[in-house]
Amino acid sequence: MPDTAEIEPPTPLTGYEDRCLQTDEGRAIRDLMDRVGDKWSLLIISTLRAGTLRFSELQRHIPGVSQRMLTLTLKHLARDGLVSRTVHPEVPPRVEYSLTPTGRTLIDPAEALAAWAVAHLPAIKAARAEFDAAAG
Amino acid sequence: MPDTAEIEPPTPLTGYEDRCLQTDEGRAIRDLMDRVGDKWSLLIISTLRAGTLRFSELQRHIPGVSQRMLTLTLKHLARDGLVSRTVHPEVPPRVEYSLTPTGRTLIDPAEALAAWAVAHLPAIKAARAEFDAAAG
DNA sequence: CGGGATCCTACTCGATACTG
DNA sequence: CAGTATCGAGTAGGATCCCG
Repeated sequence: MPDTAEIEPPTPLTGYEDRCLQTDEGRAIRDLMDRVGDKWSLLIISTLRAGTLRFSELQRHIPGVSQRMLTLTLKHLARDGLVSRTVHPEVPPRVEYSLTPTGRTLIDPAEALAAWAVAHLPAIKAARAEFDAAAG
Repeated sequence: MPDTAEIEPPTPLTGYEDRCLQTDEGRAIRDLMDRVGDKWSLLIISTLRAGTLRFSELQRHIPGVSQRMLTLTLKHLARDGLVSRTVHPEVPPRVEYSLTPTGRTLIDPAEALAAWAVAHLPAIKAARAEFDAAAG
Protein backbone atom coordinates (compact mmCIF):
# COMPACT_ATOMS: atom_id res chain seq x y z
CA MET A 1 0.00 0.00 0.00
CA PRO A 2 1.45 3.40 -0.94
CA ASP A 3 2.06 5.73 1.94
CA THR A 4 -0.21 8.36 0.45
CA ALA A 5 -3.14 6.10 1.17
CA GLU A 6 -2.49 6.27 4.88
CA ILE A 7 -2.90 10.01 5.05
CA GLU A 8 -6.24 10.87 6.57
CA PRO A 9 -7.91 13.73 4.76
CA PRO A 10 -8.48 16.63 7.16
CA THR A 11 -11.96 17.37 5.88
CA PRO A 12 -14.08 14.46 7.03
CA LEU A 13 -16.94 14.78 4.60
CA THR A 14 -16.09 16.50 1.33
CA GLY A 15 -15.64 14.36 -1.70
CA TYR A 16 -14.06 11.08 -0.75
CA GLU A 17 -16.90 9.45 1.07
CA ASP A 18 -19.07 8.44 -1.82
CA ARG A 19 -18.38 4.88 -0.84
CA CYS A 20 -18.95 5.53 2.84
CA LEU A 21 -22.32 3.82 3.09
CA GLN A 22 -23.14 2.72 -0.37
CA THR A 23 -21.02 -0.30 -1.02
CA ASP A 24 -21.20 -1.98 2.35
CA GLU A 25 -23.60 -0.61 4.91
CA GLY A 26 -25.80 1.18 2.45
CA ARG A 27 -26.59 -1.88 0.41
CA ALA A 28 -26.79 -3.95 3.58
CA ILE A 29 -29.30 -1.61 5.20
CA ARG A 30 -31.37 -1.54 2.05
CA ASP A 31 -31.36 -5.29 1.64
CA LEU A 32 -32.14 -5.71 5.30
CA MET A 33 -35.06 -3.31 5.16
CA ASP A 34 -36.31 -5.09 2.07
CA ARG A 35 -36.51 -8.31 4.06
CA VAL A 36 -37.37 -7.49 7.66
CA GLY A 37 -38.34 -3.85 7.22
CA ASP A 38 -41.98 -4.67 6.68
CA LYS A 39 -44.76 -4.43 9.22
CA TRP A 40 -44.60 -7.87 10.82
CA SER A 41 -41.23 -9.58 10.34
CA LEU A 42 -39.43 -8.19 13.37
CA LEU A 43 -42.53 -8.73 15.45
CA ILE A 44 -42.71 -12.38 14.44
CA ILE A 45 -39.02 -12.92 15.05
CA SER A 46 -39.27 -11.31 18.47
CA THR A 47 -42.30 -13.38 19.31
CA LEU A 48 -40.52 -16.58 18.30
CA ARG A 49 -37.39 -15.79 20.30
CA ALA A 50 -38.70 -17.65 23.34
CA GLY A 51 -39.39 -20.86 21.46
CA THR A 52 -41.59 -22.72 19.03
CA LEU A 53 -45.13 -21.56 18.36
CA ARG A 54 -47.82 -22.82 16.06
CA PHE A 55 -49.69 -20.68 13.59
CA SER A 56 -52.71 -19.84 15.69
CA GLU A 57 -50.55 -19.13 18.72
CA LEU A 58 -48.48 -16.69 16.71
CA GLN A 59 -51.60 -14.99 15.54
CA ARG A 60 -52.86 -14.64 19.08
CA HIS A 61 -49.55 -13.24 20.28
CA ILE A 62 -49.37 -10.62 17.56
CA PRO A 63 -52.57 -8.65 17.79
CA GLY A 64 -53.70 -7.02 14.62
CA VAL A 65 -52.02 -9.36 12.19
CA SER A 66 -54.28 -10.93 9.61
CA GLN A 67 -54.07 -14.58 8.61
CA ARG A 68 -52.93 -13.50 5.22
CA MET A 69 -50.07 -11.31 6.42
CA LEU A 70 -48.97 -13.87 8.98
CA THR A 71 -48.87 -16.56 6.31
CA LEU A 72 -47.08 -14.33 3.84
CA THR A 73 -44.51 -13.02 6.27
CA LEU A 74 -43.78 -16.46 7.68
CA LYS A 75 -43.31 -17.73 4.15
CA HIS A 76 -40.84 -14.98 3.40
CA LEU A 77 -38.96 -15.58 6.62
CA ALA A 78 -38.83 -19.29 5.91
CA ARG A 79 -37.62 -18.61 2.41
CA ASP A 80 -34.83 -16.46 3.79
CA GLY A 81 -33.83 -19.18 6.22
CA LEU A 82 -34.71 -17.17 9.32
CA VAL A 83 -37.68 -19.27 10.41
CA SER A 84 -38.25 -22.99 10.12
CA ARG A 85 -41.67 -24.43 9.38
CA THR A 86 -42.58 -27.92 10.58
CA VAL A 87 -45.77 -29.62 9.51
CA HIS A 88 -47.09 -32.42 11.70
CA PRO A 89 -49.28 -34.69 9.57
CA GLU A 90 -52.23 -34.97 11.89
CA VAL A 91 -55.89 -34.09 11.92
CA PRO A 92 -56.38 -31.32 12.66
CA PRO A 93 -53.08 -30.23 11.13
CA ARG A 94 -50.43 -28.70 13.33
CA VAL A 95 -47.76 -26.39 11.93
CA GLU A 96 -45.02 -25.14 14.18
CA TYR A 97 -42.66 -22.27 13.61
CA SER A 98 -39.36 -21.56 15.25
CA LEU A 99 -36.25 -19.53 14.62
CA THR A 100 -33.38 -21.07 12.72
CA PRO A 101 -29.83 -20.53 14.00
CA THR A 102 -29.50 -17.69 11.51
CA GLY A 103 -32.77 -16.23 12.67
CA ARG A 104 -31.62 -16.42 16.24
CA THR A 105 -28.61 -14.23 15.45
CA LEU A 106 -31.05 -11.46 14.60
CA ILE A 107 -32.51 -11.42 18.09
CA ASP A 108 -29.75 -9.36 19.67
CA PRO A 109 -29.72 -6.46 17.21
CA ALA A 110 -33.50 -6.54 17.04
CA GLU A 111 -33.78 -6.30 20.81
CA ALA A 112 -31.22 -3.52 20.83
CA LEU A 113 -33.49 -1.68 18.47
CA ALA A 114 -36.54 -2.46 20.55
CA ALA A 115 -34.76 -1.26 23.68
CA TRP A 116 -33.89 1.94 21.89
CA ALA A 117 -37.50 2.34 20.90
CA VAL A 118 -38.73 1.80 24.45
CA ALA A 119 -36.24 4.31 25.76
CA HIS A 120 -36.61 7.05 23.16
CA LEU A 121 -40.12 6.86 21.77
CA PRO A 122 -41.46 9.16 24.48
CA ALA A 123 -38.91 11.78 23.46
CA ILE A 124 -39.85 11.30 19.82
CA LYS A 125 -43.52 11.70 20.53
CA ALA A 126 -42.80 14.81 22.57
CA ALA A 127 -40.71 16.25 19.75
CA ARG A 128 -43.46 15.48 17.30
CA ALA A 129 -46.08 17.11 19.46
CA GLU A 130 -43.90 20.19 19.89
CA PHE A 131 -43.18 20.34 16.18
CA ASP A 132 -46.86 20.10 15.34
CA ALA A 133 -47.73 22.72 17.92
CA ALA A 134 -45.18 25.12 16.44
CA ALA A 135 -46.12 24.48 12.82
CA GLY A 136 -49.86 24.35 13.28
CA MET B 1 -46.21 -6.84 45.81
CA PRO B 2 -47.66 -10.21 46.81
CA ASP B 3 -45.22 -13.08 46.98
CA THR B 4 -47.17 -15.09 44.43
CA ALA B 5 -46.08 -12.63 41.81
CA GLU B 6 -42.46 -13.68 42.20
CA ILE B 7 -43.09 -17.27 41.23
CA GLU B 8 -41.82 -17.95 37.74
CA PRO B 9 -44.18 -20.17 35.76
CA PRO B 10 -42.39 -23.37 34.68
CA THR B 11 -43.90 -23.47 31.20
CA PRO B 12 -42.23 -20.69 29.26
CA LEU B 13 -44.82 -20.23 26.54
CA THR B 14 -48.31 -21.43 27.33
CA GLY B 15 -50.83 -18.89 28.31
CA TYR B 16 -49.26 -16.16 30.35
CA GLU B 17 -47.25 -14.42 27.70
CA ASP B 18 -49.94 -12.41 26.03
CA ARG B 19 -48.14 -9.39 27.39
CA CYS B 20 -44.74 -10.72 26.38
CA LEU B 21 -44.20 -8.43 23.41
CA GLN B 22 -47.38 -6.54 23.02
CA THR B 23 -47.39 -3.97 25.74
CA ASP B 24 -43.74 -2.99 25.71
CA GLU B 25 -41.58 -4.30 22.94
CA GLY B 26 -44.39 -5.04 20.57
CA ARG B 27 -45.75 -1.54 20.53
CA ALA B 28 -42.22 -0.17 20.56
CA ILE B 29 -41.16 -2.19 17.56
CA ARG B 30 -44.29 -1.17 15.70
CA ASP B 31 -43.88 2.48 16.50
CA LEU B 32 -40.24 2.30 15.59
CA MET B 33 -40.94 0.67 12.25
CA ASP B 34 -43.59 3.26 11.61
CA ARG B 35 -40.99 5.96 11.94
CA VAL B 36 -37.66 4.65 10.70
CA GLY B 37 -38.87 1.48 9.01
CA ASP B 38 -39.30 3.17 5.67
CA LYS B 39 -36.98 3.06 2.73
CA TRP B 40 -34.66 5.96 3.48
CA SER B 41 -34.70 6.93 7.17
CA LEU B 42 -31.99 4.60 8.42
CA LEU B 43 -29.92 5.36 5.37
CA ILE B 44 -30.11 9.09 6.05
CA ILE B 45 -29.33 8.63 9.71
CA SER B 46 -26.34 6.47 8.90
CA THR B 47 -25.14 8.95 6.34
CA LEU B 48 -25.39 11.79 8.84
CA ARG B 49 -23.55 9.94 11.56
CA ALA B 50 -20.21 11.38 10.45
CA GLY B 51 -21.37 14.96 10.64
CA THR B 52 -23.37 17.73 9.08
CA LEU B 53 -24.34 17.58 5.45
CA ARG B 54 -26.34 19.86 3.24
CA PHE B 55 -29.26 18.76 1.13
CA SER B 56 -27.43 18.19 -2.13
CA GLU B 57 -24.60 16.39 -0.37
CA LEU B 58 -27.05 14.02 1.24
CA GLN B 59 -28.62 13.35 -2.10
CA ARG B 60 -25.23 12.58 -3.64
CA HIS B 61 -24.33 10.22 -0.81
CA ILE B 62 -27.55 8.27 -1.02
CA PRO B 63 -27.80 7.09 -4.59
CA GLY B 64 -31.28 6.46 -5.85
CA VAL B 65 -33.09 8.81 -3.53
CA SER B 66 -35.31 11.36 -5.21
CA GLN B 67 -35.51 14.98 -4.15
CA ARG B 68 -39.03 14.35 -3.05
CA MET B 69 -38.26 11.38 -0.83
CA LEU B 70 -35.20 13.06 0.63
CA THR B 71 -37.25 16.14 1.48
CA LEU B 72 -40.11 14.10 2.90
CA THR B 73 -37.97 11.78 4.97
CA LEU B 74 -35.85 14.62 6.32
CA LYS B 75 -39.01 16.44 7.29
CA HIS B 76 -40.29 13.41 9.15
CA LEU B 77 -36.98 12.90 10.91
CA ALA B 78 -36.88 16.55 11.87
CA ARG B 79 -40.42 16.34 13.15
CA ASP B 80 -39.47 13.39 15.31
CA GLY B 81 -36.50 15.26 16.70
CA LEU B 82 -33.92 12.91 15.21
CA VAL B 83 -32.47 15.34 12.69
CA SER B 84 -31.97 19.08 12.96
CA ARG B 85 -32.43 21.39 10.01
CA THR B 86 -30.50 24.64 9.81
CA VAL B 87 -31.26 27.22 7.13
CA HIS B 88 -28.55 29.74 6.34
CA PRO B 89 -30.17 32.82 4.84
CA GLU B 90 -27.87 33.28 1.88
CA VAL B 91 -28.08 33.25 -1.87
CA PRO B 92 -27.92 30.58 -3.00
CA PRO B 93 -29.64 29.12 0.04
CA ARG B 94 -27.79 26.61 2.16
CA VAL B 95 -29.60 24.11 4.35
CA GLU B 96 -27.63 21.83 6.60
CA TYR B 97 -28.78 18.67 8.29
CA SER B 98 -27.27 16.89 11.24
CA LEU B 99 -28.28 14.40 13.87
CA THR B 100 -29.74 15.62 17.13
CA PRO B 101 -28.53 14.04 20.37
CA THR B 102 -31.58 11.78 20.26
CA GLY B 103 -30.82 10.87 16.67
CA ARG B 104 -27.26 10.06 17.59
CA THR B 105 -28.41 7.49 20.11
CA LEU B 106 -29.93 5.57 17.23
CA ILE B 107 -26.57 5.12 15.53
CA ASP B 108 -25.40 2.22 17.67
CA PRO B 109 -28.43 -0.05 17.28
CA ALA B 110 -28.68 0.90 13.62
CA GLU B 111 -25.07 -0.04 13.03
CA ALA B 112 -25.59 -3.26 14.93
CA LEU B 113 -28.37 -4.04 12.52
CA ALA B 114 -26.22 -3.05 9.56
CA ALA B 115 -23.41 -5.24 10.82
CA TRP B 116 -25.81 -8.13 11.13
CA ALA B 117 -26.94 -7.52 7.59
CA VAL B 118 -23.39 -7.47 6.25
CA ALA B 119 -22.62 -10.68 8.10
CA HIS B 120 -25.76 -12.68 7.35
CA LEU B 121 -27.14 -11.44 4.07
CA PRO B 122 -25.03 -13.90 2.08
CA ALA B 123 -26.54 -16.75 4.10
CA ILE B 124 -30.00 -15.32 3.53
CA LYS B 125 -29.46 -15.06 -0.18
CA ALA B 126 -28.14 -18.61 -0.26
CA ALA B 127 -31.15 -19.86 1.68
CA ARG B 128 -33.45 -18.02 -0.67
CA ALA B 129 -31.75 -19.47 -3.72
CA GLU B 130 -31.93 -22.96 -2.26
CA PHE B 131 -35.58 -22.47 -1.35
CA ASP B 132 -36.42 -21.27 -4.82
CA ALA B 133 -34.50 -24.13 -6.39
CA ALA B 134 -36.40 -26.66 -4.30
CA ALA B 135 -39.81 -25.09 -4.84
CA GLY B 136 -39.40 -24.23 -8.50
C1' DC C 1 -56.39 -25.86 11.97
C1' DG C 2 -53.69 -23.72 8.61
C1' DG C 3 -53.72 -21.87 5.08
C1' DG C 4 -54.83 -20.48 -0.47
C1' DA C 5 -57.40 -17.41 -3.76
C1' DT C 6 -59.55 -13.27 -4.71
C1' DC C 7 -60.94 -8.51 -4.35
C1' DC C 8 -60.22 -4.04 -2.95
C1' DT C 9 -58.28 0.16 -0.69
C1' DA C 10 -54.74 3.24 0.79
C1' DC C 11 -50.59 4.57 0.75
C1' DT C 12 -45.69 4.71 -0.84
C1' DC C 13 -42.68 6.13 -3.95
C1' DG C 14 -40.73 7.80 -8.43
C1' DA C 15 -40.84 11.03 -12.45
C1' DT C 16 -41.55 15.39 -13.92
C1' DA C 17 -42.22 20.22 -13.86
C1' DC C 18 -42.21 24.50 -11.47
C1' DT C 19 -40.60 28.18 -7.69
C1' DG C 20 -38.01 31.52 -4.56
C1' DC D 1 -29.69 25.31 -4.18
C1' DA D 2 -33.42 23.53 -1.96
C1' DG D 3 -37.25 22.71 -2.18
C1' DT D 4 -43.01 22.38 -3.60
C1' DA D 5 -46.86 20.51 -6.52
C1' DT D 6 -49.01 17.21 -9.22
C1' DC D 7 -49.68 12.88 -11.46
C1' DG D 8 -49.52 7.98 -11.90
C1' DA D 9 -47.85 3.14 -11.23
C1' DG D 10 -46.95 -0.29 -8.03
C1' DT D 11 -47.70 -2.57 -3.92
C1' DA D 12 -48.52 -3.53 1.00
C1' DG D 13 -51.97 -5.04 3.53
C1' DG D 14 -56.96 -5.91 5.23
C1' DA D 15 -61.53 -8.48 4.51
C1' DT D 16 -63.73 -12.26 2.93
C1' DC D 17 -64.60 -16.84 1.23
C1' DC D 18 -63.12 -21.49 0.38
C1' DC D 19 -60.39 -25.90 0.86
C1' DG D 20 -57.75 -30.28 2.70
